[in-house]
Amino acid sequence: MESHTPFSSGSIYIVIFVTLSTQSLLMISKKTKYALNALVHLAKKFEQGPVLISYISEQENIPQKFLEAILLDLKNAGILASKKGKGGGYYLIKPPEEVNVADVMRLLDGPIALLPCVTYKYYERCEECKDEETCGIRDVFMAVRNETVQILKQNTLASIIGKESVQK
Amino acid sequence: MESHTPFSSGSIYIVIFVTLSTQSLLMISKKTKYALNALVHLAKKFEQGPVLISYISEQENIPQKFLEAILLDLKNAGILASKKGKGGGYYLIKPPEEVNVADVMRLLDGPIALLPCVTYKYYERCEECKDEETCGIRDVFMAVRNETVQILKQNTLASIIGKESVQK
DNA sequence: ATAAACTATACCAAATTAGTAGACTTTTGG
DNA sequence: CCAAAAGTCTACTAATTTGGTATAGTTTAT
Repeated sequence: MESHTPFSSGSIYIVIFVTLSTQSLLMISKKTKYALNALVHLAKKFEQGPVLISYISEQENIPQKFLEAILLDLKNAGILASKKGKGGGYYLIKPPEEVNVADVMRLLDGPIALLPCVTYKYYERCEECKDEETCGIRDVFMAVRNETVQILKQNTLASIIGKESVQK
Repeated sequence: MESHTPFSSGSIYIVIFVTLSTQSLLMISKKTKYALNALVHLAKKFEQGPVLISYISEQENIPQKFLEAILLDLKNAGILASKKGKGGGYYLIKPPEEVNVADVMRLLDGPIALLPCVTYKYYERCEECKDEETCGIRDVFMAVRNETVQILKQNTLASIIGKESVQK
């Protein structure tokens, strides 16, 4: 009798790898990630004239229509400017040293804090909290927020580009 | 002719204050917040027998059915245990010094990181990233993650209760 | 045995994200 | 001066997640 072990010749095995994308609650949005990539791209071409949306979209792997909305936000925030018509595009108007990650995140994802009661500009009381003054949980997340904002403020488009050139 | 200015007598004005709740993308879920409050509650009664779900729900302002699901998660994670029937309830089995905020957050909200490529246990490549080795953006968020996890690990139920007793 | 208490399963509504589609306006090179 | 290139505006949509609720059990102490 013929043996039919797995992997015997004559059989076809199909192996499927499933990668489940686990964008968790606490992570920054694609919008912010795209924005940072686009900004770094534009920072590398600072003062070299406008760059096409379609070109950034292609180079940075960002859906064009989505990118258009993002660049518009950044323009309205005074970080970028645009030129219409032939030969137009987007370009950075703030020096790369002056655009920090915290500002970009706040613009696109809102306040940087793990609890509404520890945000800087958009403070809001925690509904279920009984006494904020003595809330030990709040203290923990206040510490996290302070450290986080400090790091994100220190890092600008210029410093990001600086890090990229250092091979590890 | 009678004058009908606003605020003249005889009119009723209804003023509505709308508080829009701005739970932003980056914040922890209510689930985690509720879990922390419930755990602190139970930690204060460590080794004093089981506490009713309904009592915790009432005291901590947590919808009972939602709380039941949360406590079950914490039980399955080995932090709490329960006793059924009359005189039953939930109680902490790990000492309050051994339950830290990072573990609770990871359990209920998933990985603590602002980018999938800087998580510790659930690492995932950023799709749009071209070269992770030299990615300057990654470096920034790696630094944030490390600081955040360090702070959250340092803080336990015991240390939170300790902070609460200090009046500010 | 019975009622208190936890457990399991299955829904559901609202909000948010990550887009897409398409029409419109502005500008400039030829 | 006009046509095509390029940015802008408005509206829609599909999928996912959160924050629940409802109902029907099962277990256990008194």
